[in-house]
Amino acid sequence: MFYTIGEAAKILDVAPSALRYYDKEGLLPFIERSESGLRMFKESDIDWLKIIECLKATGMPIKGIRRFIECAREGDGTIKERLEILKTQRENVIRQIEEIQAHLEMIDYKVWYYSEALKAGSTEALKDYPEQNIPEKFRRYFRKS
Amino acid sequence: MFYTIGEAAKILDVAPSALRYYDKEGLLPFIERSESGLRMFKESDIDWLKIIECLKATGMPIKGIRRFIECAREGDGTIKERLEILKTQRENVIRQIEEIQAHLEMIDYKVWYYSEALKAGSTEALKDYPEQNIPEKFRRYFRKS
DNA sequence: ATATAAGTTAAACCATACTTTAAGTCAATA
DNA sequence: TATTGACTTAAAGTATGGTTTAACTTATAT
Repeated sequence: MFYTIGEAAKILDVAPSALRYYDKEGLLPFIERSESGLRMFKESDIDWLKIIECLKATGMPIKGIRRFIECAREGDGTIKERLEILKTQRENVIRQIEEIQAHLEMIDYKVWYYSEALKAGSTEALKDYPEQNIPEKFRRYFRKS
Repeated sequence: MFYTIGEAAKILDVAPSALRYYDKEGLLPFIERSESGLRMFKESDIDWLKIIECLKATGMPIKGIRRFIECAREGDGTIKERLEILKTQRENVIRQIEEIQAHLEMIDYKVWYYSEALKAGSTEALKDYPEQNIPEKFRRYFRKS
């Protein structure tokens, strides 16, 4: 029925200290305590923590996540705000994917570059490459001299 | 021919203090100085900084970037190591994209969830949804009660 | 009953990546 | 030539997201 903080931490693959930190920052207002003060994590608390993980991993700061949690506690009057928060985060994530894919292209170019350099035994050789020898998708990264 | 630190910072859209920090951390050993000690950024230095930006934005720590730069300075004997670094980073980036796409799916589910809740005027209504009313791709996130 | 493993808090500490400050030098323009 | 804006450094400060420590309590197994 309930998990201890150590069990919850293991399920979520985080340190117990991280869960205590989230609690202190107001991210876990829903966690019940035993009579002696121990945190008792329900299945639904684990679900909440997965959402927290998701928002955190996609770059939302702790304070932003707290606002979202607070809204959820306030009830149906905040549905619109919660939707707005998530839609905004969705846009952020889409932008992140675009950016990281652009960075991947540059890394792909560099992998190609050093693969060629390894074959040639030096990076000097690449400077004499005629434009035709450079895969088209990499030409935008290639600057002579 | 040369850019000042302020000009370079504007081109790269970073703060001059960030460039000074990178220099202090050993990321910019190639930057020349004027007789009076001012940094002079060449076009090729801007290219290096774009690579630094790329590695940094894809999660490589400053120390990792420094190692890569050091290798480049050491010359052709480090081509293999540089290639390894970039291949490893490429794998990291691919994993990052996969993870963020998984997170996007969860956010998409939440956007759907609160869109439905907004229509219904409450989140309670969703708890009575029959499985058929939940888009298939979201069912894995939907837990009753 | 008692040892030990795991829980509690507040407060201090850490890592990363910068930014800001202070005190001073340099460069460009009126 | 004087002033203003941009540069220099070292050192301190900031923000974020935790972890660690110390002192203590609780839970579990023998």
